[in-house]
Amino acid sequence: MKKESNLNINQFLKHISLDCVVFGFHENQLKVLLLRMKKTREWALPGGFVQENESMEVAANRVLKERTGLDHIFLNQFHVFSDPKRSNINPAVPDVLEFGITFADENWFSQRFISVGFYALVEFSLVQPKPDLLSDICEWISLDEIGSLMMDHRQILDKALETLRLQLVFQPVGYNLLPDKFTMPELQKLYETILGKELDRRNFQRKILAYNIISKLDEVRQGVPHKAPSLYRFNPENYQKALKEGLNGKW
Amino acid sequence: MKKESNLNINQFLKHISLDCVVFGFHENQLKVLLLRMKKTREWALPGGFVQENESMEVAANRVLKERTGLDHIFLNQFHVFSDPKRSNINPAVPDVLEFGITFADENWFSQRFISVGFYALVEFSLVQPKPDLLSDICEWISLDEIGSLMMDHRQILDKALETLRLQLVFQPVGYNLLPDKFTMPELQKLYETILGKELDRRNFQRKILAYNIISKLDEVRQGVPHKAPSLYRFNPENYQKALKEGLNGKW
DNA sequence: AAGCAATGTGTCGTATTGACGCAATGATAA
DNA sequence: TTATCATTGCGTCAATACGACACATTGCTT
Repeated sequence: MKKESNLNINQFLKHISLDCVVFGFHENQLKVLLLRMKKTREWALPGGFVQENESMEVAANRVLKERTGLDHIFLNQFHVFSDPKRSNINPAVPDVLEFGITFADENWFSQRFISVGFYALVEFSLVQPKPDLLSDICEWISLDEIGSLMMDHRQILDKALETLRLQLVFQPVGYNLLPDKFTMPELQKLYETILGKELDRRNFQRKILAYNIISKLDEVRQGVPHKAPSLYRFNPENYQKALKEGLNGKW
Repeated sequence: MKKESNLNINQFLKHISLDCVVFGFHENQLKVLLLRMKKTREWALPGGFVQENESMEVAANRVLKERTGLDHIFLNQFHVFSDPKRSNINPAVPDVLEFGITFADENWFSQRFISVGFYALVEFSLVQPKPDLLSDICEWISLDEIGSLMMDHRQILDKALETLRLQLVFQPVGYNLLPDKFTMPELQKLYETILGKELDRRNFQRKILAYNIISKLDEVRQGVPHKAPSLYRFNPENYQKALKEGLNGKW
């Protein structure tokens, strides 16, 4: 029996990988879960490979469970990255093999990979970040503090954000990113952060309420300066309905 | 040197395939390019595999060039189909190997494939359908005449159509599906066919014209019963601009 | 107790949308 | 030749959605 830290690459399909852009929202900032590679010290997206009996979605869920401790994460595939040179951008990758990993095939990481990009929306506070075998740090990084990433991961991140922005136009967002109870300004800030532009406070409220996906509670947020804002909660049924049938407005 | 009909599978990446849903529009009907498999007589989407030095997009273009004779086809990837059982749905697939094809690895078709779905929009009249090594017929089939397809190709087709429908809401469609000159009723019929519902003739014209993506010509369509409709032409610059920046309306 | 920053609620003019009317055209049939 | 009629071209109107903005309210801060 192998050590748990061993990566038995024989069980994985060759040439195929997946990378996850995990979005969280905290302190009015959009954050992405990143790993720092042990050797090269470059930051990278959490990713992994596909086992013989897994679909891409199941594999992505497994990878995210390992990195965040969470199950049943909101997850969408958004693009396939298949530039034949994408695996060669960083020749240091194979070097990472040194770090306590036993490989049946030493060339595993030097093969060409076609990677399926997923984006995930998770509630920040629930995540317990765990590095993988090749990384020493796994943590949330604010979107505007992210510089260059390993290989083509920056492109993957940008494409994920672009996709999320488009989704926002005809699908509600927030149920997976905010805590159970939240205020209108918090929800608005989330939308503004994703869209990258400011929205009118009053028009935003009117539009969101018109969708009937959130319900106002008889509580206000305590311990905040100035007037206490009301708390809201997503209406699960209407939210799921809106996810399927789509909204109509533009932002 | 091998015969041209040979398929040298050594040059392809294992486990990875692509399938194309090629849409065309003819006689007011949306059509899809399908192949009929020699042995099983099932209909299937044109597809192929990825060479060592190709991106998925380049591979898809190569496959489509082989099936249609066309280059520079409008092409979008829309989903990855990775159910581990998807390759096993039709156990007859490997039998097709009998038909004059030499394989270095006889098990090529029995391996598991993860397939990237592409949809293509092409001008019907420009296509010269050519069967591939495993099929005897390659032809356009009207959308409403398509029954069950090989493996999960029906799901792939449905997903492509769903994607195309969503795209229609915020991107113009037609430049790749209609001939250079077309009439307003023809364009409307295309939209109605893709959306699967009827649109008001007058409101459609108003909305399409508001996008500034088509220009009215000083010609009318000849040889048609009743009043001769005006001809229009897409404005390439505005069309490309609308493709990138997106429209806003809903249908 | 006054100041003030943020929230809650409403208004107004414009643009968009869906539903529909009607005249003009031109091939078809009497 | 002339009447018919399906189809096209061009418009109206009411309902709604949207962006910009005003104003009162709340409750912490000083």
